[in-house]
Amino acid sequence: MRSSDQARAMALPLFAGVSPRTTRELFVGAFLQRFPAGTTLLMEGDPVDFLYVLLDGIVELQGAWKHRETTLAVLEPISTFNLAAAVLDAQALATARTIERSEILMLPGEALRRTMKADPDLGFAVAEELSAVLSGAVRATKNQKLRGGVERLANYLLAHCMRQGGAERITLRYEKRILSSLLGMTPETLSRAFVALARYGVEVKGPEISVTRTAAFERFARPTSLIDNHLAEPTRPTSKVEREQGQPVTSWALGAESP
Amino acid sequence: MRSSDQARAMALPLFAGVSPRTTRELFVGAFLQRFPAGTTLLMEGDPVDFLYVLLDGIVELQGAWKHRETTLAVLEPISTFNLAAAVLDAQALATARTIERSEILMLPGEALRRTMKADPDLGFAVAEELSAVLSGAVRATKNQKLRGGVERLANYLLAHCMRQGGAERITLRYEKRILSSLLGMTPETLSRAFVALARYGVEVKGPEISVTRTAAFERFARPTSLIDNHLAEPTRPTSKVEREQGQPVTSWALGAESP
DNA sequence: CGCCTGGTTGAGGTGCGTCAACATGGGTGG
DNA sequence: CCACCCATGTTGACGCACCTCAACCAGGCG
Repeated sequence: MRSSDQARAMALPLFAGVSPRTTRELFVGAFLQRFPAGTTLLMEGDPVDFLYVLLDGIVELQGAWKHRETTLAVLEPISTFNLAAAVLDAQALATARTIERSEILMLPGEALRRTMKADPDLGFAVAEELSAVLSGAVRATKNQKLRGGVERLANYLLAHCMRQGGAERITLRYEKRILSSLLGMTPETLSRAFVALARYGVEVKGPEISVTRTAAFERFARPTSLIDNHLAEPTRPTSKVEREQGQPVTSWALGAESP
Repeated sequence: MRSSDQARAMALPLFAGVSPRTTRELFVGAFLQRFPAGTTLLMEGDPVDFLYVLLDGIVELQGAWKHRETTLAVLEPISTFNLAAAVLDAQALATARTIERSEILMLPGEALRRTMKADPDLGFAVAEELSAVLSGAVRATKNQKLRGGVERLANYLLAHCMRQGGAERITLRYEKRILSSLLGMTPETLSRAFVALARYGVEVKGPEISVTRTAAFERFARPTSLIDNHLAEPTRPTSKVEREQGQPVTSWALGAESP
């Protein structure tokens, strides 16, 4: 892998607090690759022993059972995936597929585990990342079990308004059929959920959605920091010099409001 | 905390590969406590900075939103919980409540984080534990989104047959109303799900359930290692001396077939 | 232009929740 | 010891949310 790529990778939140020495060690055997849209990177159940880092593009994580399939997350840069499997050297939890042309860094699991055991800072960083992803997964389960379809859509829209800087206008970066699967419904039901939100001022024109955040809409959606990540307060700054960079671990690799 | 308790705690899978020195350090400020049934240990959103270890009894993890509430997991010994929050020093993900009289070890989060940064073995062990819990959470999401209510119940029964040594007779250790919430349905629907499984030879008498694992039943439930933990192959033994004890990290703190 | 994919709209069915009535059993107090 | 009570579990009737199937529409591309 080229040194310019390596420098870029070392800037990842995951490796922010890790020494250059460890990072170099970690990148032995790593490689950066570009994939076209629609490429299946790994299938659930595969024993792929790599940690993946999405640097550019969009990746969908999905699971399947008995001819049914569902989207577990839609990842945008910068996100990691397959981290848990890499730590345990176990089978992949989900199928990963590029939605558009993507640039992906692949780190050998063996190197990751070996390096974690040598450098406690890396072990801690991985634990932080895993905790964040786990938090997202638990939020996703709550989202799915506690809210109805229209409520899930409403909170998805609010989350993405926040992500795009509190804007009232957002643009879907992927197809609605994928969004419907992420939200746990069929495309038809998603379509009807949008019309149900029209009375709150949600207007849809193709992938362009305008959301006027009325009081009634907020009251209906009722986002909460216990489910919706965008409301979670940053981990309170301990007086310790724990997170030197102050830079949060991003990549909420799983979760309803994933990207 | 008494030294006998400490010895017991040091035998936990989480601390199996960790040096006695580190373990002692970790247990400074730790304490062991008994709680009666029905005690709320922590509420979701609370900034409780402790790692909990359930040594005896049963604990329910639940989440709530807008007057609705759902059971996220039912923990049996030995399980950890609130680990992600302790690592991140963040708010708790779920409310924890004892279902029966329980014995619980509480470790200060500050000590955990400090010790993780000193001993890479502990950091790695925590990462393994988090990976296992994350795996459970992803399985739970798949279970919820891909299967119908009766299918979830069927696979729950199969999982617990395995847990109780492949028996054809299992005993529910907690109320059916909690089980129904864990499976994402109402008590009424659970009741009807049981009668729906009668045609496959499932008989229910109070908390006693007999499951004759007919081919038709297996074909209906169709358990898979990608969702149901009891089928997951143990992580293949790497030639490295990675998991010295060969002892698996247990405590699948979250997940559909949790205990 | 015609095809194909993705999205929308409509009609009808089903799974599951809601509400209500009833049964059962453990616990308490007379 | 029995009467009573309350919580849990079951059963039935009904309604709503969501899925299924089908027709239709719009845009992209050969």
